[in-house]
Amino acid sequence: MLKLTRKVEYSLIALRHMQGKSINSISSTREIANQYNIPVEILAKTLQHMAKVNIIEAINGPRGGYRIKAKLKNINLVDFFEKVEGPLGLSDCFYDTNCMQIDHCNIRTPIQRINNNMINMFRSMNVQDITN
Amino acid sequence: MLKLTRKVEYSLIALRHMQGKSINSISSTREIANQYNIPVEILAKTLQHMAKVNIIEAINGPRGGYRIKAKLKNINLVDFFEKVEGPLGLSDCFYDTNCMQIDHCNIRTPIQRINNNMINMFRSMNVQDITN
DNA sequence: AATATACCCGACAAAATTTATCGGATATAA
DNA sequence: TTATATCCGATAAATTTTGTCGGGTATATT
Repeated sequence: MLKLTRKVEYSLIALRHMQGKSINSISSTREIANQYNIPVEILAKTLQHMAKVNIIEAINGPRGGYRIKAKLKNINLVDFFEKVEGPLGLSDCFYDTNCMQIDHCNIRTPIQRINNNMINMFRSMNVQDITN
Repeated sequence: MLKLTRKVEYSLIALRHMQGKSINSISSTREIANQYNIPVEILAKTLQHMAKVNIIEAINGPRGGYRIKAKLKNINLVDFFEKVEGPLGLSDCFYDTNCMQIDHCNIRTPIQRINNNMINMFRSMNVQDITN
């Protein structure tokens, strides 16, 4: 409960790795996977996805890899989590409407308050806070 | 990612249900399950567990059921989540030490900061805030 | 005392989600 | 031309969450 997924963790690890190198320098999937003990194929997927949503950019061919593309300071953690993992919410009922309980539920509103607090907290941090 | 479990949701629903009735009045598993469309057996487990950790108390026999035992105002959400679901943390590495990455990980400290923010936020709310 | 109702609880099973693997494709530097 | 690297859909394994089953104990009521 209330855990980050590996996808998010791997994404942050990779970003922090790239952040630590000189600007424009390129990191390959294999290089990152080896250094942090991450299964290559999974990290590959993860990085491809981050490239697709324009957080990093891919350079093809030998000596290729990835480098940071976005301004990490401008991506708050809610944006980031949603780009990487999809919609965010303590319960599905905040973004998906078919819950059997919805008509009877007596805690939807109170949980929404907790949810708002959580969202606000994550919005107050940006990716660079993490990767720096 | 970052979801509450049904066990937590069912617990809160049940507490709010009991909270809405006159003090010392008793609610049976069946009564609550029917009213909120929750599978009886699951709710039974959930309530038994809450009884075990002294949040509610069980009354056996016919006309039995449960009633609130603890001062809900004195249970903050971190305590509550941990009583109901076990240890809380964005990553297992904050309470369980065998992570393959641990020696290589470059984001443990930054994630711990997020984790602390989350914990503080949950600690600032109590169960009664939810069930009232 | 018998009965019916309600809690107790471990073991198991199904479903959903997360994590990981595979196979074959495209792009490009050397 | 070749080797290295990204790209990507399909699928499989593992884990976690959710739900089921069967047999038990306690007690109010008759």
